Amino acid sequence: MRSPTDAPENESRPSRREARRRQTRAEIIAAAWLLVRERGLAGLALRDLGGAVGMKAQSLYSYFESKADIYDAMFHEGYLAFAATIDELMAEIERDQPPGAEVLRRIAHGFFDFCTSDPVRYQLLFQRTIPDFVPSDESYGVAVASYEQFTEQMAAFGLTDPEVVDVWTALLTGLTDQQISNDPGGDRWARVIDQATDMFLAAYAPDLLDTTT
Amino acid sequence: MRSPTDAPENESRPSRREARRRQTRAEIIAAAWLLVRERGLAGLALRDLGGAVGMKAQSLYSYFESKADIYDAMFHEGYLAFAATIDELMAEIERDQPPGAEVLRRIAHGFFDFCTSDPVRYQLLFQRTIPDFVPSDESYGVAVASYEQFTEQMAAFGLTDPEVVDVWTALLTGLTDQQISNDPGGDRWARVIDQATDMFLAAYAPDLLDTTT
DNA sequence: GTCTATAATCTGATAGAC
DNA sequence: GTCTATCAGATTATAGAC
Repeated sequence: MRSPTDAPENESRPSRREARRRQTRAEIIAAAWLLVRERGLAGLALRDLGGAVGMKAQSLYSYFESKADIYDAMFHEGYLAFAATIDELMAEIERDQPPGAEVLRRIAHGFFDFCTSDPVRYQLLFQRTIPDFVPSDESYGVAVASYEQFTEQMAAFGLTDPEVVDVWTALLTGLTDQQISNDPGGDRWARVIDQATDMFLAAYAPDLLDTTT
Repeated sequence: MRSPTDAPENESRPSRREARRRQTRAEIIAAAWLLVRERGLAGLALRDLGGAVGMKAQSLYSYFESKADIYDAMFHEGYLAFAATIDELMAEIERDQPPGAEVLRRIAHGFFDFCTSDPVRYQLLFQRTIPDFVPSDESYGVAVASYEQFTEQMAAFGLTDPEVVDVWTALLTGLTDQQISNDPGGDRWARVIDQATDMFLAAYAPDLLDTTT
């Protein structure tokens, strides 16, 4: 099964074959994102995807078990990107201790921009609209970890009540959703993020709100 | 073309043939809703739909020009139901003059319940997730009229600033969206509607908020 | 208005040669 | 790992008999 030049799987440095395989997988996923942005999430066809990376559709099965497996890889990658975005925003919080209203506003913009910059990704990650797709345990784990990171963010502002966190997530996804659905490419709800954040702060953390402005 | 028993088309009373045709169309649409709730919005197959009403798929073309035409009829019917819901809530406002916080809370619950009671309908009406479907001018008109009715509702509370209305719609759709996506069938975000409404009122119409509770 | 027949096309997936 | 060949099925839609 394993050629002499291959390193054992549990070693940190992957074999050259493994490395190339990974790269090809990444290429395929990248091409899938492009296609999906053009023809919609459900419109992904393996024929087109194969063509986009210069191989026949059947050859994709050397890299992925099924079409659902491809969606899962996209889901996984999407949540890694989401986690990275949260990390960046987390760094902003730590830079500004104790965190004030301006940081929460930037967090709101960060989430909003992440979502609206790629509506199809938003659809895959946050909505349950693609039929019969259930993320694998591993991918789901990344998703759960992201959410926990998110609640940690809120805790940094002293907001630990789960119901308050739910109001905050509802507010953020609502702004995002309206932007994507009713003003795609525009900024109608982007313009309203700051005052929505202040509305939230006024109700749940009024002491963080600078009353001078 | 027209049998002697048929009334002219422009008369208010439709001919018996027209009446039956309409009824069959309504039956087809009703069956389509059932199917779509089971297999997803994009999973609607004309074969199944024909079977569900006891005819071959091809015969559906006597009632609808295309599959998109069927989606359009569903979209139309969905917005009529939405308009009816708004009307009911509007009646509540008029019953309680001047309208107070409790009425706005009931409006929020009304919208929330309308959406979450039928997630597929919500997807068709309020999200742009079904590929290549563009509502006809007539159906779109019903949708626009509903939105105008909605803004009138807000005006009854003295809330006329378009940006404030946008914050309100974001809040409502956010609660709805989170409920559908992250706790389908549950009540996690339903439980938080009242405090979210009060948060909104405190920021934009504090005088409506009863401070006793 | 409903049917049969069929067109024309797309789909994901497998077997096996090389 | 990539290919050819092919399966087995789905899809919407049209033509024409009755």
